[in-house]
Amino acid sequence: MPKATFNKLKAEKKALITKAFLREFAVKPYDEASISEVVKQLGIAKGSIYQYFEDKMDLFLYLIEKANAVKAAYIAQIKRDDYPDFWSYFIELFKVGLNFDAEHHLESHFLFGLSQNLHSPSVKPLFDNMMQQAVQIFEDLVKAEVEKGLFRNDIPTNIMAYSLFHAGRDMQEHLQFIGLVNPQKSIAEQLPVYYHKEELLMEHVQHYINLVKPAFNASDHDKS
Amino acid sequence: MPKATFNKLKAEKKALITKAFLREFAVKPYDEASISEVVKQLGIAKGSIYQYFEDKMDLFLYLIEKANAVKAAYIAQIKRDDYPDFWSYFIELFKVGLNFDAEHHLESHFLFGLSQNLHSPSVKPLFDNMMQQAVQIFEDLVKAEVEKGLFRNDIPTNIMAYSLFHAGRDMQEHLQFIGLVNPQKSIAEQLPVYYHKEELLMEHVQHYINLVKPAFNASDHDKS
DNA sequence: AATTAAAGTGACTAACTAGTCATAATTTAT
DNA sequence: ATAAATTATGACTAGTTAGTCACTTTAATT
Repeated sequence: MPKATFNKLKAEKKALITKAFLREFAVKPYDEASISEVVKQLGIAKGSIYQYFEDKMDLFLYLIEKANAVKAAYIAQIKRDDYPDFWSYFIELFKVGLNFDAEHHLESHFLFGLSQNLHSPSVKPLFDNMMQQAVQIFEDLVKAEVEKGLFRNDIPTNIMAYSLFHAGRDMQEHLQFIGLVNPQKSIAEQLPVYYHKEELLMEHVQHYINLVKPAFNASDHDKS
Repeated sequence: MPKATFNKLKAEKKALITKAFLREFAVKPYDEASISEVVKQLGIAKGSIYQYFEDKMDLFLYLIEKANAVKAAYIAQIKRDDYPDFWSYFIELFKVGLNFDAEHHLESHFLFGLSQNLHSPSVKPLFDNMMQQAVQIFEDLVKAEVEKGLFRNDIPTNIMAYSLFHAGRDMQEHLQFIGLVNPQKSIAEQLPVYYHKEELLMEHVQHYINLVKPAFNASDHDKS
């Protein structure tokens, strides 16, 4: 966590610093992100950063926490129980994700870019941990569906969870893959990841869900 | 491609150098891989490397080509037409993959590790290209299945291809995720990625295929 | 044996980086 | 207004790297 000095800073300055680093870490993987460059942009001394944070990792963890907190508030807006089936809930998750993206594009870009760090040696342990948690959440979701008899029960839940988790990521990556969203460009233009591409994303998501739905839904392949 | 000097080298020396760099690039992403360290290990001068290769990227491309060629020979052993359905072919792909892994563990580790490079700035363009090709191959496979009436035809083929491509990757990553294979460890021990884990992989693959099969197979969700 | 050609070398350059710390500037408390 | 506490600074350290090049060693040819 940041040092006391950072928290005592004027909210304005705090925000400027946070923003600048969110941008840097959104665009480059951890090991490539340069503190030296950001302080140059900000016009402050490099030493100041080390008055605010223990080290580069401390700063990085702060950014993750910050961005995650903002997104979590959006995710928390919806509850599985308010939807008749998992897939309508899943779609709604993407919709609130779009709201988050539109209203906090920097945090959105940063979280989007986080996956680019998956294999950087310095952050590997950290990310393994985050992944474990994320997949655990999906496993809990899957288990609940299985118990309701809505998901099939002839496949290990951890496999279903992992597959579902990646399906969610794939949908977003695919749009980037075919060049319909371009994070590097949109962050430079200070625009949300999905700016003017919202319907495209939702169409895409719908296709993906149509595709994978039969893999998860209980039907004739139940063994119970 | 390597300079003439490299090809004129004794096969033994050539192999030693190739091996050492395969190991380095298998363990670290491109930007972290250190030529300086490898030459130290090899006990040769750094300048020699630049007598063999234009630059770091030239060396890297050589390794990719080399490893890919070895693996391609395995993949080419089997043909879709020799199997009644796509999934038995898909499973067989993993089986020859295991042979490749057992008989060329260094190349296997290297190719396994390639995905860790996906987002390194210096190799991004290169990888985007490789991905395009890989997904294209999957799209051709998917299209053929759709035409045969074996895969459903109500989902864009590029979405099916992308999803299938990632399913293949996920299966391998999942075993790493739950700690049942450990590339870092097995490369240090000079053992194949799936050494003594062959049955585990195949079991896992079978589960995954059981899961995703209904998503792709033509059945009641056809619109034709 | 002498000459030519090829291969090997390692100190060096230029460019970076994260992090430090004695000092200076500023703000707060007395 | 003075003293004390806090915050800001940037030159500096120690480390890294890819790539170069004048030079030496080894091999091949005449």
